[in-house]
Amino acid sequence: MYMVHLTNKHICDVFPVFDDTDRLTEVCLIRPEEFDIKPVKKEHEEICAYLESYPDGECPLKFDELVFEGRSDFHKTVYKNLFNLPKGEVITYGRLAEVSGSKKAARAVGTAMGTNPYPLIVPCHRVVRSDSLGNYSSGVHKKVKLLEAEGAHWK
DNA sequence: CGAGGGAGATATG
DNA sequence: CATATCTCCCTCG
Repeated sequence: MYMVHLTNKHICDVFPVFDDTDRLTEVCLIRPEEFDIKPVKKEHEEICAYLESYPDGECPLKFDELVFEGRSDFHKTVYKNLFNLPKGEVITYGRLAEVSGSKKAARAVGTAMGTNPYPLIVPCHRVVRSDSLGNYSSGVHKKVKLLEAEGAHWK
């Protein structure tokens, strides 16, 4: 396991983590302690370029290429539905719960967002409270920056 | 299997 | 704005 240090000038530094088979396993918006930083490998150039220029460009990865081992079915469903939400749009926790098959599970959706391994790619910053912005584990400030960069308006 | 905790929602003052 | 109450799913033991 190793990570790469990228700089996204619109938002913040980004640290994608890759495993020994070169799969992207995680995207961190706060520098993790546990991995060594290595230079970008050839096969990761595309995804790294995307993360650096976010929100410009289009995600080179499909949902099926992401790793969600050990997650519950509900969480995976939530991540998949959110993955398809276009840039610039927002959705409430409650609505995301509803389209994921459990109308009243807004708080559980919050838990899923908090443990989302792929911020930016699975756009948890586009999930807002019904009455306000809501929280963000890497810091609400980054949630605001992301939404502004995308041109989203949430209230 | 049960208890307790949320990145929530809603109603009320 | 604050507080109170309801709700569901997940985690941990």
